[in-house]
Amino acid sequence: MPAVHLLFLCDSSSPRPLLLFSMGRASCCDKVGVKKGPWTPEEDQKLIDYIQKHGQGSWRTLPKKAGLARCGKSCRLRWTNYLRPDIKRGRFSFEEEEAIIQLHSVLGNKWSKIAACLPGRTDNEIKNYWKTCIRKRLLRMGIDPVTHTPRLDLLDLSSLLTSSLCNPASQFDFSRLLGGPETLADSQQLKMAADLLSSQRQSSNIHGEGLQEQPYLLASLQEQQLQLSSQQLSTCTLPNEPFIDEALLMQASAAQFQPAADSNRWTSVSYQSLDPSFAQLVTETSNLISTDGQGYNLTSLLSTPASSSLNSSSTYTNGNQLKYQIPDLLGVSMCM
DNA sequence: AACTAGTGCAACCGCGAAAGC
DNA sequence: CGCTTTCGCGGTTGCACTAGT
Repeated sequence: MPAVHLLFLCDSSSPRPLLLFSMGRASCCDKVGVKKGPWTPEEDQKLIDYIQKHGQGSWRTLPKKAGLARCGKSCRLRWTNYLRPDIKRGRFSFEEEEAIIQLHSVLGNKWSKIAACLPGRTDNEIKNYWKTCIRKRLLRMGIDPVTHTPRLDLLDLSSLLTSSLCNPASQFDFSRLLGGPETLADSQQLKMAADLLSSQRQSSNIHGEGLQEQPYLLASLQEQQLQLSSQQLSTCTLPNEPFIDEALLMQASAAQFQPAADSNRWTSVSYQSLDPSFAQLVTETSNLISTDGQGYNLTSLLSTPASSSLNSSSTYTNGNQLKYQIPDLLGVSMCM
């Protein structure tokens, strides 16, 4: 193995002899003779044998001692993500998936911290699973996977389209999108959602779980409403209906629900334009979920773990206007 | 059967923090 | 105290596999 010899010679000749001609900082794996790419079973065995004999650590010197033409970093990664004996393989269970979503809503992309709460799972595995599965599903459910925010813009858009397209007498008016006083959500659908909320709460009680343990209920409601809306749309006939630019609708709708930046520390969400039944639905949901004395935004509230105590910070002001004043996540310090 | 797009996952990369000297 | 080295994390890439056309 001439490449390995070269590595050893270079390694011993000077403290830093292995930097190549590339600009900037050279990767440890750019060194001549250091193998990259997939690990062979022989390499795996060498690494396992060495660590079983000498334990892990000293990753920089480990490859040399173990007879591997790899950089220490690569060895550590291979061990922690694949060869470690306590690694759990196979599909994530429902409970693990729930835990990942809950933890992510609080910790964000702190994969190592999330992994620490899931024995046998690696940060890399969780990260990959999040990106390939959970993230996509949340998006389908109408949840922003970054903020865990139920996407009210989608909810509103569907209602708007439904009411506008299914009611031939109504004229589509963009001014309504931009802050008009009329309600935008279809009250009949919201009543159905409220009914569904009620029935879900009953069924969850049967299973000994409160609503606060079903953090994505609201999003689920949205999803069901979207499906309902699309069904209604499909049964509508639209003679002479003007073409509607969906992107424009989205833009306008999203703009309307842009949270007001009252200050750097507090997030204020106004539901001024929403149907009172929806405001009540949100209040009902939020009242069941706590802030635990710490700073959470509304969406975090919706996904706050059940261990938190009950203490809603929502208040009604000016009739239908519902305001939330909840510290944003910048103020949260979690001790896991 | 061949090609393409989508998906899942192992591995790499670059950066910052911690540790050592 | 400052410099260097090591370690660990989060983001990204690349490849193998699969499903669809």
